[in-house]
Amino acid sequence: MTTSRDVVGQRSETVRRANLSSIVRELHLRGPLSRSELVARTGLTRSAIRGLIGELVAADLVEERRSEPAGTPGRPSPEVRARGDQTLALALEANVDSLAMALVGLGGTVHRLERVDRPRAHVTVDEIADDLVGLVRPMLGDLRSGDALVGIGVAVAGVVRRSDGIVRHAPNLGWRDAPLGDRLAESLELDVPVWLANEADLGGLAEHRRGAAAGADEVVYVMGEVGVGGNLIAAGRPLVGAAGYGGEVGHMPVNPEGLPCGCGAVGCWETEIGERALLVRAGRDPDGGRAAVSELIGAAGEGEARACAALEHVAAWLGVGLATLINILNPQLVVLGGVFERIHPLVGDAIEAATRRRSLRPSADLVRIVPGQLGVDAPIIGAAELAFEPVLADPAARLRSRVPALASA
Amino acid sequence: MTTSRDVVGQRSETVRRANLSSIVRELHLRGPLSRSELVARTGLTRSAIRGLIGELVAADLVEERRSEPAGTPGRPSPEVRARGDQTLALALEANVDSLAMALVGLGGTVHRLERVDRPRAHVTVDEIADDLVGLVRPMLGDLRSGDALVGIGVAVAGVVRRSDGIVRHAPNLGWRDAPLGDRLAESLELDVPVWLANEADLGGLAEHRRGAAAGADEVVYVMGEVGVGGNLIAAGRPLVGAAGYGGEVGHMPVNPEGLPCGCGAVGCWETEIGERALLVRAGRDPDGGRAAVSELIGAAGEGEARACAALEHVAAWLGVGLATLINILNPQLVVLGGVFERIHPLVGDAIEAATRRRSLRPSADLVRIVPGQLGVDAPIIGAAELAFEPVLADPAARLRSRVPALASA
DNA sequence: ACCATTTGGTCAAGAGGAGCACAAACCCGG
DNA sequence: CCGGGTTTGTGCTCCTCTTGACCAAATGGT
Repeated sequence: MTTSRDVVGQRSETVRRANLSSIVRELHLRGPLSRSELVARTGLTRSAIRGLIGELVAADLVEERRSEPAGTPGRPSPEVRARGDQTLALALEANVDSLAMALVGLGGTVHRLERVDRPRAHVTVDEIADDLVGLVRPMLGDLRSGDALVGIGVAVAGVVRRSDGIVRHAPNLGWRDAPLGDRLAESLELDVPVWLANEADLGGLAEHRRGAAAGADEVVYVMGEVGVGGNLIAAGRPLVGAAGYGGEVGHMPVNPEGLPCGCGAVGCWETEIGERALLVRAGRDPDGGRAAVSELIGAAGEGEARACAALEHVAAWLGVGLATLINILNPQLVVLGGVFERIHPLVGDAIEAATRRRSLRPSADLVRIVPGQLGVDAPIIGAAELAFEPVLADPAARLRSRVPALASA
Repeated sequence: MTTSRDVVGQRSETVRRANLSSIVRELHLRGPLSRSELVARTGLTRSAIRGLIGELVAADLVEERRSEPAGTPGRPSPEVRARGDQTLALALEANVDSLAMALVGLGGTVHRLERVDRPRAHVTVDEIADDLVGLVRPMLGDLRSGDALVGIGVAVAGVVRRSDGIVRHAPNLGWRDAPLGDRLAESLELDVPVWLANEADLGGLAEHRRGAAAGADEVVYVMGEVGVGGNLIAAGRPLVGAAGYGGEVGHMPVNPEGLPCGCGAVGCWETEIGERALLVRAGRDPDGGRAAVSELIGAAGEGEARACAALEHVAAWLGVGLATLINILNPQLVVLGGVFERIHPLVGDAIEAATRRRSLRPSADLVRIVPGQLGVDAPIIGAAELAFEPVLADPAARLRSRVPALASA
């Protein structure tokens, strides 16, 4: 049982770590800033900022450049930027429809992103791991000596135990307690930590950091893929729950008169708004996958009655569940990802109306419902963020335990 | 719109504040500790603890006493305890059935607690404020010079905006935008801050700090009074939401085929498990209040069929809503307060069964459902905690701005 | 060219915890 | 009752990290 954390005494180094962390985080999330802007943002003195940046430059995490003349009087302040060319995260995604790999630099630059389709079939962990490694290998050769890979983040379409990188349950991949993390770590031999998380959690993380929810502290993110997943952000932090299953909104009961769900219950949200429900209701092949959904959305755009009706149904039930979440959590923003992001242009108003009809006035007045901005790549971008997290939390740790640099593999 | 907080640079004083805070918090929550236990708990050195405690003793927040010989070898470590005799919080409660006042010492000792019944009628803010002040006055005379009152916490049966102490909406008191906080501050003339919050939020806070949920970081608290309220605790902190309306679970839609609710929607949780629903279903006077509920529970205990059926109904629907919350939040503990606490001995098993039937396996396996431990006084105890919070967060602030002590009023 | 303005560089000062040596207070055994 | 073992308080210096003051550098405006 998770009892309340042991009190931990603070010391001077704690302060240093926190200050280094907030500088790197700021540069990573908001992009390059001048030294004087950092002074303003943090409230620290110029001397302190100087010292901190010096340490970060020595660690090759940031670099300073002469800034363009700004037209204002006074000595120009050099621009500080994250060394996205040098400090890298490898992001992977094991989705139902596709596998993907991305190489992302500190600061968020996506150096490379490759996605390959895959058939919707159950395969072993080993096969998926091999395919992912195959996707990564050619890229590894291009890494220059001196490039520092800080970690590997993996987005998985399933329930993941983060502590040990085991996929507890991934019905659409056919896995149960699959050790994907260890498997990837062994095959890649990169000697950096591998972090796994659920694709919806990471999609939400990505939208929160670099997408539609940037800057918002109270966010409900709901993503429609084969299943329905979500990430609830409260006070700026994802709600993980006692065992990491927080935010699993797909199996919220919404319709007692509804259909049986794969989870054993009846009337789960997923049975009303999931991809399968959408396709069936529109008279499409329920196993048609992403292609069928695209076709459906196209048809609805051209006014096909059945397609439109299916979307309206999803919109209405999306509203029911969102109202519940809004009443409970009082978010400022709802971000729709995956399929919901794609259908938003067509039925955004219907979703909005259905939601407002059922949510409490004071909460509903405040909230905005918006589509995500990152599309299908949200989860893999979130995976990169996951891999960067330890560096952001304690940038000096890298300086302390500096590895000789990544060989050309 | 609440954007993510500005990065704030840390300095040495931040460390001091954090360390002072964790010591006072530890003593406040866990009771007296020896100096060496504090060393172990915080990980700080003996020297550091010594300095910190010295500062707290100077501020009259804690005191040291020779401890009883413990039978172990080694120099005995003095016992450090919060000065609950000296540092006080005043807690008030404006409930539908009663008004209450409590004087609570740092560390949680309840020096005095008085509750008076009140008829269920709409009255003005001024009347309630006057009644509360009348309850407090006699006690003020007994305060010794030197006693330090740190704040006033008020639990209100309604939706409260914490920032300015305005009761936005309290249907059962008949208020809308009532400035109870200001009104109390004026009448009491105590020159300390007045903090208002919702009774369910404070009930949850109290159970989390000193009741059934002590030590748990992921908690769902649901309280049945006239309405149904709740407090969701994630990562050890109450989930407040963007405007402070987080945790308002009473109007979660659970039954699309259900009854219309006062809020305008249909099938809110409250319409199935609220006090009124319980009484009506048991064939009692829906406006019978606390007395009618007590009678009902008594009757059910003796096996009256109708009373039992009503309780079973509540238990079943309690399960539906709890399952939703459990699936979404993955708590380790569900605490039932108010009426639900009282009916737990009778229908605890039914609640448990109904909940488990509908919640996802991995989340359900972990969670325990327990009744609260603080009974009707949970909210007022939470109100005292609310008033103490600023002192716990920054104990040194009191030292810096020391007031001459409270006169005999 | 000169001045106001803004910012970087340097260094001493202040805050605060760590670490160490020593003393104090307890238990126990003879 | 006395000495050894053990644990903890006390007092001191050292180390880390930020602040603040002073001066130099770089830019725009007149």
